[in-house]
Amino acid sequence: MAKELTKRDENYSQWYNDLVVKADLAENSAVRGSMVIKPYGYAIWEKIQGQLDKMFKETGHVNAYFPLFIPKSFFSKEASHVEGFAKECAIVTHYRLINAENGKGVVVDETAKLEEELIVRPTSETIIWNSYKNWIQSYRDLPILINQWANVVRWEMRTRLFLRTAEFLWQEGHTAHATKEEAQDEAMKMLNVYVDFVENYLAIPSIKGDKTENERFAGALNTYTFESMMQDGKALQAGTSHFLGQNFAKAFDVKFTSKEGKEEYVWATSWGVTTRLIGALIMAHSDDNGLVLPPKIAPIHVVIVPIYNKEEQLRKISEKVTEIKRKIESKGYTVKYDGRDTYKPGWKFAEHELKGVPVRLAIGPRDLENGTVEVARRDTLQKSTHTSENIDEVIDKLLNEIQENIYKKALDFRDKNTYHVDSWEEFQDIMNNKGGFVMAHWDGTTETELKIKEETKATIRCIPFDAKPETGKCIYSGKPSKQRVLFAIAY
RNA sequence: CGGGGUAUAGCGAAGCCCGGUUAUCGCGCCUGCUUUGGGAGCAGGAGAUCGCAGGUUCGAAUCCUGCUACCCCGACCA
Repeated sequence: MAKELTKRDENYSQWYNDLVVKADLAENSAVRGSMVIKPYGYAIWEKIQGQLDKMFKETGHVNAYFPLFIPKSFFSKEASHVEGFAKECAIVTHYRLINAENGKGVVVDETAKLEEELIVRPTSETIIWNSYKNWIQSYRDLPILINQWANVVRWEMRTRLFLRTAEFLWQEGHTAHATKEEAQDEAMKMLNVYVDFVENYLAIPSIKGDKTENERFAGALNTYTFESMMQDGKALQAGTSHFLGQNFAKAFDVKFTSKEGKEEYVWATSWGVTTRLIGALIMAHSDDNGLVLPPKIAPIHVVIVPIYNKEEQLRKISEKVTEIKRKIESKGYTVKYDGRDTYKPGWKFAEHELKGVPVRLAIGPRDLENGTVEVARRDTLQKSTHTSENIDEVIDKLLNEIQENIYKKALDFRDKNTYHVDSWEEFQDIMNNKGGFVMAHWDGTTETELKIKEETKATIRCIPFDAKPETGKCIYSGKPSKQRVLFAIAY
């Protein structure tokens, strides 16, 4: 089973497509733009879910579930929201099939037409706020801090596994607050939860900031984002957090009586991350040998491969492995013993490298004699030999080191490919030839933003929170600017 | 949704232009033996309504029409 990957520098996007399929993460399904997430890919999603869910609960949120179908009329209640999603909605119009007259298959029963069409949710603000209307009367009912894990459908024209599919999995938090400040704090808090997760678990450095008005979520007053650099220098936005103001409260007439006895509209936020995070994970760290998974998100931390040529040897090795496996598992790691007799060691090595297992142990007759284990790390592909005595401690230390190293490597890469640019010529050169992040001055107008996009394909990924105030001239128009913003070509 | 390309066994391809035996090759799969510290070797075997639906023809993988899916480029987007 020779699984040849396209090399990154030959064709980056082909490399990505190959990797997703060959590492057994996902594949295309019969319906255009929709994917099957295979067990190994789903295991990664479960790790992501598990950790995020914990973090949401630690910050006071609870889970609930709202319906997949949204009455069409709900959508039109918030003007900019409809406008943003109208072009990519799947619509349910009928509820029954009948046998075709020509006897071939089934057809839609035209008499079974819905009174009001249903929209398959592209996001759930409207259906949720329709419920919140009934749940909120008093300031005592606030805040509502709800999250849901769900699938959503956005009928995209051009799709790619994990990065953009017609149906995808995500979580969407929807909160309701009594005051503007509280809602703004919530949106910021959840952005920070995301960034904490992405940096410390996925080992992907990111830049936090505001979206420009042009890039804002349909219906939001403010959208906070975090942007990460992929190995081809493009930016990937893996999640956003929105301050929705009172837009949805007004659209759905959600009012509450304040402590002072005044009737007021509720303040809202929403925030989400998707299976796209898996795409980010792949593109941020993996190499020409396959996936490189940070230990904190890898479904399997350690794989053990026996090397033997007689049944008797395998039996002895297996005994030793059982002991080692228990030891490492006692440190809280997932260990897989690949004792399959149907594949050779070299084949297994390649396979587990392709799947990004952070650490591989090999034990053969020589090790048995010497009381040692061969330890190979996936991130650097380095091998070393250790006594099996304290292998659990060695592995524990190594996995932490790998986690750090992967992050550091990604951070170094981003730093090397981030430029402070003050001339339009240089800006164009970087966008057309090198790729990467460009920190440049911008005059703050949508007009300039769109022109830059038209000429270079680069967009303003965010207005970074930590940018130093610095007077300068807009890279395009030459008009005055107070700080640099982050430009990049994005996924 | 616009332009271009592709679809032949589980995977990757040849054959198609110029229609004519039983559709070819590599990998994988199955069986047996030998192997096992970086994707094993030999021998035998199974596996294909040639993407789907029509049409032309004595005859279609091959020619024509329609549809579907995938890939690349654009517009849109998490």
